[in-house]
Amino acid sequence: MPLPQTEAPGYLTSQLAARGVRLTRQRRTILAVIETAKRHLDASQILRKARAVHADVDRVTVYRTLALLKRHGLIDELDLMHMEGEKHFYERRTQREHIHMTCIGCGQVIEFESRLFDKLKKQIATECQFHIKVARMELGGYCAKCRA
Amino acid sequence: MPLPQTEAPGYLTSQLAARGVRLTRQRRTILAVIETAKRHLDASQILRKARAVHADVDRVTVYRTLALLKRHGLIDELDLMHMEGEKHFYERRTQREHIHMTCIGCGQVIEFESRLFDKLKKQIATECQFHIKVARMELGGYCAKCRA
DNA sequence: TTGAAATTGAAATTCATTTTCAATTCGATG
DNA sequence: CATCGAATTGAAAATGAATTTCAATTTCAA
Repeated sequence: MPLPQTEAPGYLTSQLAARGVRLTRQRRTILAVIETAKRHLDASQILRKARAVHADVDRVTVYRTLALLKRHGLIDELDLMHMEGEKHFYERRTQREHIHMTCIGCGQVIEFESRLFDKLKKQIATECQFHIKVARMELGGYCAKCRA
Repeated sequence: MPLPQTEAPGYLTSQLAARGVRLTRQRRTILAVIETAKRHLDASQILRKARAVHADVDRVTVYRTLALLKRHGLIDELDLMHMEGEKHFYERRTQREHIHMTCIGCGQVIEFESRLFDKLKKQIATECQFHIKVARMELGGYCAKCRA
């Protein structure tokens, strides 16, 4: 009879391990939540989902783990045009940065990748001599379904 | 002997007047501060500057006036990558949207206009059928002086 | 002039996030 | 295996920005 298994390490977990970061049970739980999220989650949603797995995860630990991941460049923090309060949303950092569109009508978030976006960042880097660490492009407006 | 003059109405003031918005002394004061700002100001900076003119302007009125201007699309709200807390910064909405770069080293904010940026927004509007109301592109990184 | 609607300020409240600090856990070393 | 110091944790308190509440005041149109 197999013992309850620790979650198989995903990308975030192995990245942190590789950097010599201590992997506590709480951190593993939070990382798993972020790994498997299908939408952009805010801190309290991450807390709720983490607690469903291990009830003893604290809100502070969620915030601290998010800060850790940000520091290591493994997640991106989004504002999504502050559609509902000032909270932040999080997503795994992907190979290619993308644009987030939030619909004022239905609240859905659409993601979009564009060569033009990459090109624009290159232009800025060159023309402004600016060494980009994070690029965030967020739009507010109406999606196809909600437009008047 | 001329009476102390009410500030000459600027763009924001006349825009609001044209829309039938009541122009109180407090609002005029706050608008004048935003009109004449040389940098991006946050709410408490706007309050401080407004109070230097009329001591009886309240913090709440600043927030309410900012919300009013946002609602009328006359100002833009910026996060500037949350370099110092979660406060927002404000600027008059200009004819042409531009990009904001915040230097992680010295904190300076650089503005940049780009045809590529305009083109990218058009691409999004067309390809995603998304009717853009606000576009915000903010970058964090190192300016020419601060880069390693 | 009058009365309804808009605006205001002051205090209290909300909400997300951060700090503090004592207790616990981890993991390298003896 | 024991131990010691550093890292991590949780619970409570604190912070900081922004918002709500509500009574008093101002404004404007009739």
